[in-house]
Order: sequence, then C-alpha cells, then structure tokens
Amino acid sequence: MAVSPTLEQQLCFALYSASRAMTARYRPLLDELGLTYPQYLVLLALYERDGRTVKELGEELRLDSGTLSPLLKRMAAAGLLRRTRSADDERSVVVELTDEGAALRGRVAEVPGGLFRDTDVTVAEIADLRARLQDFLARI
Amino acid sequence: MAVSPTLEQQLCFALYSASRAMTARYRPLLDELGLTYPQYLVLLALYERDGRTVKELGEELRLDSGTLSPLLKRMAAAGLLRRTRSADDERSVVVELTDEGAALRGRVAEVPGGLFRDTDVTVAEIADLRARLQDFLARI
DNA sequence: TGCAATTAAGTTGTGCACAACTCGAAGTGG
DNA sequence: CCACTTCGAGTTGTGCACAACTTAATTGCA
Repeated sequence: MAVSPTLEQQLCFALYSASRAMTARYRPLLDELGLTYPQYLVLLALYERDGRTVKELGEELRLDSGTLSPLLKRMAAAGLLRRTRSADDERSVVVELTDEGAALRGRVAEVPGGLFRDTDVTVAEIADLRARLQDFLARI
Repeated sequence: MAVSPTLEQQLCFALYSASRAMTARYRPLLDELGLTYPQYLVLLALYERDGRTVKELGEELRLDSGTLSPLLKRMAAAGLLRRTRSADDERSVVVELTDEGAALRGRVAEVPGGLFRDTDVTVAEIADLRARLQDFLARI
C-alpha cells in the first residue's frame, strides 16, 4: 500500500506554486499596462505573428475557445485588438492588433527585464530551468 | 530598447503551461475521487497534520482565505472535513478530517503512482526538477 | 484600563480554466 | 446533391485565484 505523499515531495505542487509565484511577480508590472497575465501572453503571441485565428492562438497558448473567446472580447473592448470573421472560412475568426495594441509593444518588451533584478537568480539558471520544463512538458 | 520576448523564451510561460499540463494529467484520476486539484492538496496537507487552522493551511498551500474559505466549505459540504471555531482564539477556524475524509487516504495515496507510467520520465528526473523549482521559488 | 491597531476568516467582484454544450460553416461519402 | 460528420467559435456553469473589503476577536500600548 502506498504511503501518503507529502506536499513537499510533489513535483505537481512545486510547479503549481512556482507558476503562481511567477505570475504574482509579473502582476504589478502588468497592472501598469492594464493587462492580465494571459492577456500579456496573447500580445506576445501576436507580436510574434499578427493576424492569427483563435484556433492558432489557442494551439500556441494551449487554451481552448472557452477561455480565449471572452478573454479576446475583453481585449477588443479595451481597444488592443480586432476580431473579424475570416473571408475564406466563415468558421474562423482572425485576431489582429490595433494601432493601440501595437503601440504597447515597447512597454510590454520591458516587462521581463526587471523581474529578477534584486535576486541572485542568473540568466543562465532561468534558461536552464525553462529548457528542462519544456523537455519535461514535451514528454508527458 | 528591449526586443520583444517570444513565448518560447519565457520561463514564466513554461511554468504556466507545465503546471496546467500536470493538473490536466491528475484530473481524470481526481475526478474518480470527486476531488479538484486544490482540494486534493488540502487533503494531502491534512494527512500530514490534521486539525490545522485555515491560516496554517493557507501558509502551506500559499492560498489566502478568499480562495480557501469557499473551497473548504465545499469540502465540508462533501463530508470530507469539519470546520470549527477555535476555543482559545475565536478568530480562528480549525479544519479536521471526518472519518469519510480520512478513509480516502489510501485512494489519494495511489494517485501520483500511475501518472508517468507510460512515459519515459524517470523518478530521478522528477525529483531533480522539483528540487530546482523549490530552490528557484525560495530565491524569488 | 481603554481604545486604536492588528489579525483571522469570510464576502464580493473580476478574470481565468475547463467541461459540456450550441450553432453555423465546411468537408465527405454515397 | 444531400445527409452526415467534422470543425471553429462562442455560451453556460463550476471552481479556483486574488484584490478589496467587512466583521468580529485579540493584542498592544499610552
């Protein structure tokens, strides 16, 4: 019979609390831009490639339409992006940055910079941890 | 001027998506027990030490009363635990397992076992990643 | 001792996540 | 050509997270 696992031993809890701690670090910076963390991710995705469909965004961010539809609606209401039905496939909705959304690019790019300034966390450590997580994610 | 970071490069996004992927793996197993992931964490915490206050649970799980109060209420409604005002400090609420909650211990302990059975992820790799995350978390 | 400050839990409101579902559009085989 | 299936987006309902606030109990100090 299995012994009760402790919270301490659980990778899942470590991921869960580290993820929340990270987004908590981002929050004050994103508040200044009027963004939530998932909204920030949507902007990053659109800065990489603008004019993608909801489905394509969902694949990159691993979010379904139940999450993305209302989120994109809020961002459209905030004037950051535009949603238009695709002409060649009326099922799809194309998401494009507005001028206002594009104008945020510089300020958004500044966000990750100051996150670890007052810690002893190194760039190499961050890159290594990220690589390990991506490798792990790809294998489960 | 900072270049726009890509999603790919972001540790935060790696944490965020890995965390969601892990809880998605737990979900079908927890569904069988009628538990959500945070509820499962509360049970683990109580199996470690029963009869703790809401505040103490919140410190271990890093959750505030705004999250825990309704969550514990649902678990109490499900018959898994009991909430009672502390006698020596009427501000505190002590959370204790019911017989039904304690009886789940065996089945809860079985949950992490099968998670990586059909992958090539090793126990050592899991332990190493967890240790790195905990170290990282402690330093930010 | 009295009372202002602090503390613990709970409430309210917003925004994700995600399951389950609806709806209309697009592919598909007979 | 048409029923049938699949597909993309959106809606509904539940349960976290978390900020901001309320309430009641306790603490601390002038």
